[in-house]
Amino acid sequence: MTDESAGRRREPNRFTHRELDIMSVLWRQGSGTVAEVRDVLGEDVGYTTVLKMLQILEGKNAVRHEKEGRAHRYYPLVASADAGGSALRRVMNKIFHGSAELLLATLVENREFTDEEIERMRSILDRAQEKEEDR
Amino acid sequence: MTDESAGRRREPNRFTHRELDIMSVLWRQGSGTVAEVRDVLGEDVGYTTVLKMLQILEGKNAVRHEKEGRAHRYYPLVASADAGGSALRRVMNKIFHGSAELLLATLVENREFTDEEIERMRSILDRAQEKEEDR
DNA sequence: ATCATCCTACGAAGACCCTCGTTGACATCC
DNA sequence: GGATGTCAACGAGGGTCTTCGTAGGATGAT
Repeated sequence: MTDESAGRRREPNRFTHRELDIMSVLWRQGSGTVAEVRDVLGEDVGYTTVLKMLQILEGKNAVRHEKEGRAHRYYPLVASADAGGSALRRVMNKIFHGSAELLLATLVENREFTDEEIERMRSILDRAQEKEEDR
Repeated sequence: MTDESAGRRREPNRFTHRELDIMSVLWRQGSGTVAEVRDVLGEDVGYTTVLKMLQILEGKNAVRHEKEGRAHRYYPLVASADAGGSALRRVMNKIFHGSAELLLATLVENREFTDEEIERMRSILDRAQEKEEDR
């Protein structure tokens, strides 16, 4: 076995379960203190746990903080689109054999969409096609 | 802390990193022995590691095996579409604020598609819409 | 028979993940 | 001043994940 496979190496923008819970709050709200994040997460996670996770995320350069009174306010450094892109690529490659169509089909099977939603999704495809024709 | 948050509870069809690597091979190939799976994964993962992971997956009812000569041949029990649905839901909710449109937009930004692919994706949306009109 | 090879089985080691308890700093209220 | 509340920091504990070493069985070649 090689050295690098022994110590698990983490690809960029990949988050653990709890980390993702917390990043999700920061993405939604734009920023948050420990108490704010914890409020959103619900009371079943301890205060110091949230603090610790934010410190860990800071160590990974996924968030930064500024002083705000006595507290720290945390801001995401990783964009949700970047994390989402990585996650989607992984899901697409590992589960859907690299097929975006299979992925989309599963997505629409799993949820009902309104006409408006489908219309907007269609126009997303239109734009992608136009962009391609420009080249 | 509640009992359930202490022992991480695993929702159905969720796989760890390595587990997903292995399931991915079985989904692609339909089945595999330890040696076959390992060949696809590359030599940087040990033989006994793959065996162990398959045994763990069997314990979780994600795969089953049949005897084949002296070896075991493993078959997936969980469908990739099921695992994919769970994964997509999670990504959509945690990263894309529950918005399938945002997810789709990120997907098409991250990769170039041919006209044919886009056309097929469009028809997936068409079918979803028809199904909805039937109701 | 002996050896090499291929297989499963099992257990332990070490990293990682997530949790919280405790401490000490600072502010506010009485 | 003392009690109370909020905060960051740190460390430890216990679970999970992934890895492999070793043992033991079966098969086939020499």
